[in-house]
Amino acid sequence: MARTQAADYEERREAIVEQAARLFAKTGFLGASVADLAAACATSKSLIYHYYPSKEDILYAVMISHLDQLSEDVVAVTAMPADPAERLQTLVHRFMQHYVGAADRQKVLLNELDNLPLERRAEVVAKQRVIIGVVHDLLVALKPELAADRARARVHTMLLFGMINWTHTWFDPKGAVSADEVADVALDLIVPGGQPFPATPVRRRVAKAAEPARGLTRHSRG
Amino acid sequence: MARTQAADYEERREAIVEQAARLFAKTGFLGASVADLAAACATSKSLIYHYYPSKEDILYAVMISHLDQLSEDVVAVTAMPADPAERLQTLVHRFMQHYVGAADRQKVLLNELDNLPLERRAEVVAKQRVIIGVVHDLLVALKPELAADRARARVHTMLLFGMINWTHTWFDPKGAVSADEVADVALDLIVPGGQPFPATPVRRRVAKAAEPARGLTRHSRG
DNA sequence: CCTACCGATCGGTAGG
DNA sequence: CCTACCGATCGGTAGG
Repeated sequence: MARTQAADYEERREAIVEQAARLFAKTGFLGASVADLAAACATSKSLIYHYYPSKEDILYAVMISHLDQLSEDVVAVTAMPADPAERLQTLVHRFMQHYVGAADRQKVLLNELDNLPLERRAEVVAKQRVIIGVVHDLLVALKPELAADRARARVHTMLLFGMINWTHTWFDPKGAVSADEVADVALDLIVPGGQPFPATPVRRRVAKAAEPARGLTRHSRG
Repeated sequence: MARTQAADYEERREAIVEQAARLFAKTGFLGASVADLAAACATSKSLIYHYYPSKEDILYAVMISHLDQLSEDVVAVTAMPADPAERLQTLVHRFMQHYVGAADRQKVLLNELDNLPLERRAEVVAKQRVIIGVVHDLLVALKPELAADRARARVHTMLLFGMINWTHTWFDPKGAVSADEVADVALDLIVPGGQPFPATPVRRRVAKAAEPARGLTRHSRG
């Protein structure tokens, strides 16, 4: 009997990636075996290899799926009719939301890059570079003193990423401080005096009354 | 002929740790075999096991040796007859120096903690906590608004560690920006307005002309 | 989609 | 009789 692709093919692939992210985050890419992954998915090793040609392909899927989410945020922010301050705020808040919502994938992305084959590693690094570049340009726009000093601008950019990327080692979403609050603190440190939203006060709130005080949700979807 | 412990016993142990740090940083604790380590040390696997009872003991030695260096800095700074601003500056600069000078160990400490047995992991975490606590207290002393808000103080502390710890992913000691300059930028972000040294300026440059513009080197040793 | 296996390599230990 | 150190190989398990 001829079989076409299972109707839930994509769902199964995604389920494998989800479990892989959990396992790889917990015991590392090398520490988690394909047999472990199969067990976590309540199937066989062979089934895993039906959906992905190799363990490394699964690692790649974990990383790229996460990175694509972050890239979507970057595209959305690039399209925003807003000033740099508001763009940077939106971006950092969205990043923190994804870091928390996909903490396993974030940890895997940060810790297991060396286990990717060279070509795919380069692809991941290229995507990261685009994201870093956008943040870099926003910082330069916001801090005029950085425009004249590229090296210093890069340091500021990477220190900002350090602040938010490092959260995966200590931040507890169930703790007293929210991801948005952490984002606000990081933003205030990197761009002192920037207000919690909207960024350029002057007079823009005229027609828009009753927005959420520290709004961010505005960009969530609808 | 009777043999006592080799005269260079400690040197050999340290050489193993040094090579292990290099290998574990490059391919990960699980990715590097004891055979690889033996080859890197130009000896046999059995020799490795003569000096360390297990692979995990070597990982522990890599981490603790590095952490002890950082703890020494903390003790030294605690004994300094200086104000909090100068203490924090000294500490952050020394940390960055060690991160660069022992980049392999730093990377292993940050990435391979999960591969330590529970008891020793707890020991490492306890040492880290002491270091974090000292930085936390210095920040609270420097930023009065944090004294009333413990949660916020913790966020500031961890964001500072994020800035400097994350440098292992991007900082190039041969690049245009020095480790001391990165430390200065991080310090200026976390404690705005703090001067590059000495911390309490008022009038101290009187007798010292012609210093480097963005000086920092002053603290390197002499 | 499973059981049965493979070539290789793992961390650790044997005798001498 | 001790410790230092070697070549060889153990029982299990890895990805495929």
